[in-house]
Amino acid sequence: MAFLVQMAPMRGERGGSPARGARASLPLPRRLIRQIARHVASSGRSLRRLEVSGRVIDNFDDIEDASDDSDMEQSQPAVACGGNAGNLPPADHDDELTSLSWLQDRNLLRGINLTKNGVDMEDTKMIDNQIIVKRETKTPPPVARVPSPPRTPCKAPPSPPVNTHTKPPYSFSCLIFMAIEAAPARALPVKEIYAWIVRHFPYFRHAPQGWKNSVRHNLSLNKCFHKVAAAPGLGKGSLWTVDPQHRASLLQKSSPQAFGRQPIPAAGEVEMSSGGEAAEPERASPERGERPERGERPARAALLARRLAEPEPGADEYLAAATVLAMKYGPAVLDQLPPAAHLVISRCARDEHSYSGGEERRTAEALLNLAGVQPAPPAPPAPHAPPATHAQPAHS
DNA sequence: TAGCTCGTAAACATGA
DNA sequence: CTCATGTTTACGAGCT
Ligand SMILES: [Mg+2]
Repeated sequence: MAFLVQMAPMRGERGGSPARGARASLPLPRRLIRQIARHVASSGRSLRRLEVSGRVIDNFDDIEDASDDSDMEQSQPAVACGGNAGNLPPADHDDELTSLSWLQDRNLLRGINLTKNGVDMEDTKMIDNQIIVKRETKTPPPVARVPSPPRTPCKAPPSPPVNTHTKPPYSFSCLIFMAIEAAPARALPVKEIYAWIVRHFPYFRHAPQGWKNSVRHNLSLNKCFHKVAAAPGLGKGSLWTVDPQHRASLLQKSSPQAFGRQPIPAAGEVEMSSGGEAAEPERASPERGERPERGERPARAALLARRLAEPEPGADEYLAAATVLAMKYGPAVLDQLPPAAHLVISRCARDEHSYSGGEERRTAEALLNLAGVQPAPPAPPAPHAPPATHAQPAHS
């Protein structure tokens, strides 16, 4: 079934210039994103595809290289979704049989990467099991994206329809982190970290050699990453994990505190169901009952908050799409979405995978990580009661 | 200016 | 020997 949620025509939001600076910035309240993620996770459905204006943004079903060699990416006029022929790959194929462990992740964000095809059919094409985010063809600001050869970090998570193959706005630390966190075992050999990165950020497929060196360099140098048991079967490599002690800081790095404001005043507390909190050390968490001023909460945030608060039929899906977008382009996009945006989501009703409990939670965390938000919210849904999360020093 | 984070390059060391 | 995996140093660019 497909739900259709139509955004209120609210216009003129725009709200300042969100992220424009360096790496991923987080213009949306983390709390909000967190809730979104949790919400999505609680509904634990498998997303298949995300489209914006008919343009495939994500294929969670792994499409791998849908042929891209002569990629003429340097022609991306910033946003203007060209009228390129939609070449969505069969997508029915099965991934490389290399049996990467993370393949088991089918349930969560498959491929956080966008395929470069400028399809632009004006209507909501809803294929089975997919998420479609339809949006008005917004007027692409003349962001003149210089085709400059030197790869620049793809500043500020741009609005949805952006070309792939640009250097992601995430640091290697983040990329590695995401890769590891997205893995079922929360551990990966360096090779698979490479694979994850390439898959999710095609830019690296043809990126000048050296990035792998950077990855390894980062792994060993960064205290956040630890080497553990050696991976059997695979050469001599070891499995890399994220040090739970540094997890928070790592996450923080990918998401500047920015707002500290409350999620959203509207619709009273958002009491998401699932309360599976993770006992994250959560030390010295300055944020708590605090509420710094800074009321420049984006309009979109309010809307999302409402959706969270008023769970309606398509809420979950809507949020799922929003989260995916946030993950991919940075929370800023949520505020950049054009006024009258439709989010049509159709999901796969056959989610009876019935994984053991952890599954959904993993999904939630993966979402959070990818969105650059710290999981294990210290503040439970409780209306006013303080977190009181009896932290478990020694994680699980 | 000083300090810190990042990205790169590169020299080495090991083990397959 | 070659390749993959790790460790380390060194440097320059940016940002605070
Ligand atoms: Mg390390």
